[in-house]
Amino acid sequence: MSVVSCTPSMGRPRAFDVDTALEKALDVFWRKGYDGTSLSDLTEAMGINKPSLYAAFGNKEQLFLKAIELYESRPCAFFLQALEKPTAYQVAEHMLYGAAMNMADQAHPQGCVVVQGALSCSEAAATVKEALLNRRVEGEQKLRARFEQAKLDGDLPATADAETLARYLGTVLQGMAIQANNGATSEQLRQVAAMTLQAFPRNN
Amino acid sequence: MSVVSCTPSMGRPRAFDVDTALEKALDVFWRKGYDGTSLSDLTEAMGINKPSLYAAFGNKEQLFLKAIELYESRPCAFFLQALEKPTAYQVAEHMLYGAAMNMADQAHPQGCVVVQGALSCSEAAATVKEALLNRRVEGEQKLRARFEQAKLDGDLPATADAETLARYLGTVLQGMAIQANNGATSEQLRQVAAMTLQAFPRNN
DNA sequence: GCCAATATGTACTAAGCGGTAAGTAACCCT
DNA sequence: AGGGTTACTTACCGCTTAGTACATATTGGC
Repeated sequence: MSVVSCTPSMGRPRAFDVDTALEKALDVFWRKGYDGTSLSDLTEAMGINKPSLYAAFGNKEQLFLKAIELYESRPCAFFLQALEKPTAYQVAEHMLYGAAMNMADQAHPQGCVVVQGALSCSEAAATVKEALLNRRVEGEQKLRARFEQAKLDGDLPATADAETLARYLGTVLQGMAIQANNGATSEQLRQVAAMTLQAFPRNN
Repeated sequence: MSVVSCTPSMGRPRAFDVDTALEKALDVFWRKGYDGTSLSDLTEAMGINKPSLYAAFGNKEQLFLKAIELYESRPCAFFLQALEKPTAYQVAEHMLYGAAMNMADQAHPQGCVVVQGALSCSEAAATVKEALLNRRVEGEQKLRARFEQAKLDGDLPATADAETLARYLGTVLQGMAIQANNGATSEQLRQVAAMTLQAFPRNN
């Protein structure tokens, strides 16, 4: 048997690069949101026709979810990187300054697609709205777990409330996404980051 | 002449209450956003037919803008009220706790329609997106002006940066809107408010 | 050279969109 | 009672939407 077919090198080869096309799709979803993006918007930006899009990505919803995966692995990679910093304060610092740099970066749309991709939306977008909501909540849970560890490590006071700290940080990060949409610059967001850190407890 | 016609008590009277219908429209726009709301959604929620909607409110875009005015004068009235508190710290306090109470209030959709009504959207929604963006920026400018006054009044240190304080507060308030969409409770948002105030300077 | 397999472009579908024309119903004023 | 004015209902408009059928083109393997 061994019908693995992992390398479907048979048949006519694809005329476009899947990853590049996905980047283009992410750009459109990021700027226009799920409801505001039409298939025409997508095929035009991706440089392919509808049947190619459906063959390669399933449908609009699955394409969106794949674009979000790409977003988290590339433009939003600073989030997971920050979690690995040695102390809770450094985690917060790295995450806030990373967000300040990234969300107002003119090299891509402003803000965060996980925040603004499907915040208020039609019933047709309920699935992707839920997916984004889950990502936001999971991000905060990762932060909370990291701060619990910091209390064990001793770089956060034992009296610190890890859950509230994580929610405070999540609130500011999500607020920064709106600020970037408002036209705030990276420097202005850095000032917000600095103020946010003033309320952040530290043992060292 | 005197063709003022301020009281159009002539002709068949309207069979619905304009203000009630506008409240219903606000509710739909708040939950679904501008792009995610169809005219069918609106007419169904408002209990009227399309021609009545167009006669009373112009079109979808003008209806949205009128709904936003209603939002600012009612559910979001705490914002302007907070600006009148005697000190900068009390302004921030009242605004943060007011937002915590309001944005997670189960009596209406969660969050803030000025934030989530048209954040990322289609080109058809460009006008309302711009209108909401302006409201957010103007709100922050009002905060900044209030804090400038507070420096003159002496209840903020002369070294305080009114612009950054306003942006920090705006960031947290807008972040709270996302948090409320994430399912955060008023009590959880109050904890965020308390942390936010820890970074807030005060002379008294 | 031919077959199986995959991708492509064109043309199509049914349904929904925002918005409106036209006829009818309900009111005030004279 | 009739005319003027306004609102309501029904049916429609042209256009766009997400998604697909089908014929054609391009590859590797035999």
